[in-house]
Amino acid sequence: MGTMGRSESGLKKGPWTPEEDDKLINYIQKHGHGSWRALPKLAGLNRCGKSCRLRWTNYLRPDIKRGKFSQDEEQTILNLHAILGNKWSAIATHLPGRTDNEIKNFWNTHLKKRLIQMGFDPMTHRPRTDIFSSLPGLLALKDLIENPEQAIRIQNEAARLNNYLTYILQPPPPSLGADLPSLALPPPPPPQENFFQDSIAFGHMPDLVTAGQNCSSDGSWITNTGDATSYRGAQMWPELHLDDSFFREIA
DNA sequence: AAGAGCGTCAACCGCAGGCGA
DNA sequence: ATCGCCTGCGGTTGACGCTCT
Repeated sequence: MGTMGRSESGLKKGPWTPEEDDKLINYIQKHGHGSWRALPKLAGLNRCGKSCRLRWTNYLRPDIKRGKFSQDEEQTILNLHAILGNKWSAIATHLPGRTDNEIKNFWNTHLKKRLIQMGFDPMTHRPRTDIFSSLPGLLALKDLIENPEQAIRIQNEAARLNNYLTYILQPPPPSLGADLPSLALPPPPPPQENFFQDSIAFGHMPDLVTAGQNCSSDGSWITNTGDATSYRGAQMWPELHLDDSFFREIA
């Protein structure tokens, strides 16, 4: 940095000194922050307003909770990230005392890596389907290329399966039974045990919370925020209110 | 002992959106 | 309608400290 911590305008950049922190804290305690642009001059700081705002909101604010993230907090971040993606400020509103910057850093340096190590895609929160995990499929494809008869047989199976899926995914007709398509396939299998878990946002998610700590017996998680971020698997749906602020947020 | 490599996190940058003139 | 100002957000950078070789 050729400007030695000073911007073109001569304003200081880089780490804050304790003296600067004191000036900022004292000024805001007495006057509030008001206009961030005007603040540095009024507080006697040679910084831009943006730098002051950032220092205050991410570090000096009295309600900031510092220190390690608890397992509850980790789980909450993970679950909210599965719904909200990289909406750090939205996630931060559900973690009192934590800043978006802190959460973002924690995600990038800890949780993301952990998900990758566990074989999950950190963006989709689903098991990775990259080149390595799809290797068996690619090998099967190679087999098919080398065995055209097998390929035709599987193509036919795929076509029948496609018809079948199209049928079962249709909304149910007024009267069932009489007009079933003549498919040589068994009736649709009953939903599996985890059917509803898989159809909700985090049913597939790895649980980072130690067993028994915040998990209910069915393996679903419960946060202690008491709002819509809590859930108990499929049981949550009857209680879903679309006007809930959380769901408005993610809509 | 030293320096290369890596992890962490505070701080910066650029952009987008809200709002008032 | 549009322009400028202000704030907030998400991505990225860079300094620092720790670990490894």
